[in-house]
Amino acid sequence: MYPLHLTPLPQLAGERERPQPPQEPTSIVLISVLLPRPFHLPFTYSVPANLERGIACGDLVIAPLGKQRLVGCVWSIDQEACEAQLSGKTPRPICARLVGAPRLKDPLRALITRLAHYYHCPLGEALKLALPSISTQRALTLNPQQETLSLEAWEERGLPRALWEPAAQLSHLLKQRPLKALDVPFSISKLEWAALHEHGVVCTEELPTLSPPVLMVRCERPSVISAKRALSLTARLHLALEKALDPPQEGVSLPALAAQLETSVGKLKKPLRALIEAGVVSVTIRQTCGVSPLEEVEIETQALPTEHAHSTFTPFSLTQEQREASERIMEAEGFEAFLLHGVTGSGKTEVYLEVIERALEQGKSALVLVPEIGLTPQTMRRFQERLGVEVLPWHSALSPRERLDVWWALAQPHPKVLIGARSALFAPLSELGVIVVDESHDSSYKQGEGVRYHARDMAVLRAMLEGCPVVMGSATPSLECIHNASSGKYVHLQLKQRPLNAQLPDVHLIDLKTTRVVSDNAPAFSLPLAQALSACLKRGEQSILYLNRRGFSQSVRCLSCGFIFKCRACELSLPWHQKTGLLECHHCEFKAPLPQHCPDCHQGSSFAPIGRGTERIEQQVKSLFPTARVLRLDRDSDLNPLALERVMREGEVDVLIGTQMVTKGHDFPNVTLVGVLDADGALGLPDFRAAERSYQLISQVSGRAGRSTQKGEVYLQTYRPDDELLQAARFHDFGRFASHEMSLRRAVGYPPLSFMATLRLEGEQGELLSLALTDLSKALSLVPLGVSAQGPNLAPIEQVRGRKRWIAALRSPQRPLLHKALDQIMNLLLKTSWSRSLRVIIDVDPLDFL
DNA sequence: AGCACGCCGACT
DNA sequence: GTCGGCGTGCTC
Repeated sequence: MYPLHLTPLPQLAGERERPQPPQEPTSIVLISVLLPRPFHLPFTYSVPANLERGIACGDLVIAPLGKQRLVGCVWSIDQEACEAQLSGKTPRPICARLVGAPRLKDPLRALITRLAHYYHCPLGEALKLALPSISTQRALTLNPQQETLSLEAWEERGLPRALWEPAAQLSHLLKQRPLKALDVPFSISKLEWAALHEHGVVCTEELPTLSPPVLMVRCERPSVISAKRALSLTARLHLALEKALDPPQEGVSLPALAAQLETSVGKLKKPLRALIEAGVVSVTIRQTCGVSPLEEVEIETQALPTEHAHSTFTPFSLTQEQREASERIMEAEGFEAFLLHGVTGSGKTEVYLEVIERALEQGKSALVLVPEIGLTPQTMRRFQERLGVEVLPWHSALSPRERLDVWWALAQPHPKVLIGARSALFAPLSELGVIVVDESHDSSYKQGEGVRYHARDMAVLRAMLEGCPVVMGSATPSLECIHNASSGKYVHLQLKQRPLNAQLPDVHLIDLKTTRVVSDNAPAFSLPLAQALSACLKRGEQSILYLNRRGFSQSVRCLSCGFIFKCRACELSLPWHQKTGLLECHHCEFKAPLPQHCPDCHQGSSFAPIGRGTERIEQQVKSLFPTARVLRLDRDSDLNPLALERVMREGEVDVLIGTQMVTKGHDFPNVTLVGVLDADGALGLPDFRAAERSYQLISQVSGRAGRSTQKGEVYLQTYRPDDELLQAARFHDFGRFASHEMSLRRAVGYPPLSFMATLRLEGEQGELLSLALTDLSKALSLVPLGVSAQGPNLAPIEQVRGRKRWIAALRSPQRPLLHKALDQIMNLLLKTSWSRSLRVIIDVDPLDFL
């Protein structure tokens, strides 16, 4: 009998960390492991001899921390550095290595390090972004002291004689791996369990579960399968196992085996079982993954996506512009950043596909980032059909199980395409050929909590570290991108035409100051908009009405005293929702029915809604056009946003009313009218980016009109028709808007002409908060020359959930200075007495100041 | 972040 | 008299 090992990951070209043939450092005893916890440094562990072979930086391991078991990443194998890090303590041994799992290679680890520095977060916090969320399960383990306990010792400790036998069996089992209590193959009563715990025979621990676990395959005897059956999967499996004897490796995961044999995990089950039953191989599960018996593995891994769609693509003729753009991108040797600036409907996706296809041809993978909302099944299908390779999804709607399946699949070496939201950027894909950031201006790329990274910027960084091109597409690029393009950091590529010569819609500005409202029943509609809507309905075409406020009304007013309802915890107007009949705060969880009497004057019992939300618009449309089929889409509607596409395309809806959700990425050919009910909506906020956001939104929603043969029309209702922003929107002149806005920013020295960071402090009003504010002010006053500090001031949204919000801003024309200032401030604040109870949240390159 | 250890209020 | 609050401090 000799051990048979399979290499779970065939060697990849360019992989420097694991040389081939493996030249093992003579003996690795210490490694430093970064754990997904808010530590600034990795910890040092020892490596048991059986796990030592081939261990390398980037490997994932399970390491003990206190009584927890965590999945961490090997960060260094430099013996002296590890020893130094240990500062005299005795290292604990790691529990296991995750063989056949994805590894975090050089570029990805470098990305994590750079990200942690840039956003001033602990290194371990940054690592979290690149590890799948791992649940833990309670499992039985061997008592650590039990190794030394003999029968006599149990006797001495007074373990009842009747339990000696079960105790011996349990110890034997648990020595191999932890078990769930239910999986113990013999029955033990509750009382007996208690006794076993009490006498220290077993303990329970929370262990990470990360199936599929790794299989250790041992060849019990050499091949006995005759040549004539060589084509059967069983035989091929056996040969594959045998072949892998040399060079010896640690183990193999089911998905890796499946990939090697070009089959699915499900189909591998039977032959594997046959080999086991024939006694040719034995399979055991290594204790890498906590608890997961073989049976579970087999069931769970069936879901692995291994069936590849076949390309049904028929060559599509690119426009001249598209061809030039994609060719320019494909010329890139190594890293280069491209801004693909194309009007809505100009076919940016075709360019992405072209470039990705090239990457795949070269045996490399592609990473495609889309805004959260854009990840429709249609997007997936389009990529799948065209590219004919494995296209894997990565977004928040995946269940933990699905996510883990995709994650394991990433470890397989063949080229693949990963399409996902923000967090997909940290996927352990290797051999990246291109990164695409679609709708790169979208603010959902900026993480709003935790580590507040911007996925667009980190995508550029990752591309740089991977040495591949990155393509940022948008119809309305952020001013940051425009700035980088004009300074030569990004290559500016433009698509000015829609293919098939589809025309951009006519944009009408409706001046609400001078234009009559259509009727008292529908005060949200100006006459021209109502007429256009009517005409559109008559033509049997669809329309979209956009308003960025959900609910029925912005608030409610008491008719006898004028009191306006506000949320007590947030001090903001309290919208009323028709659907629930409740006042609902949009900043906290507060919900309450309208009271009988006014809480202020205690007299009034009649109330009137003030301001409009989507529900109210819906009501008004229905009163204007009783026969129209109206659909409202916002966070409150029952409709799954993913079903929207179908409902619209099948013509079940005449008028679609909605918030942001209706503006993004959809392509509804029959929509010819778009109405923006309040084009000034976003401008009231005290935010230097309000105009930029507004233009993006208007351009985005306007782009929904007239995407096929019929020309579209857009109506923007506004009180300030002469505003530069709306004038530019009217002529689809992004350049005009951008240069106007850029000159405004330049005048006041705001980004992109300077760099910013904010520091937020939030807490219940009291002595502690006052003290913290004083300390923060003090720290801000010591900021180095070349950095200007502002605040701390009460945030525009003064309080949420009863907690006051304070915000300070740093600004500097030089990035290094800004970071220096941040480091300095954080070092000062770290020493304060309140640093544990009140946290200061750093936001580098903030998108808002609310 | 977890988790333990440790010191003060309302309960069987 | 104990259960349990969360205030500090540590985790290789």
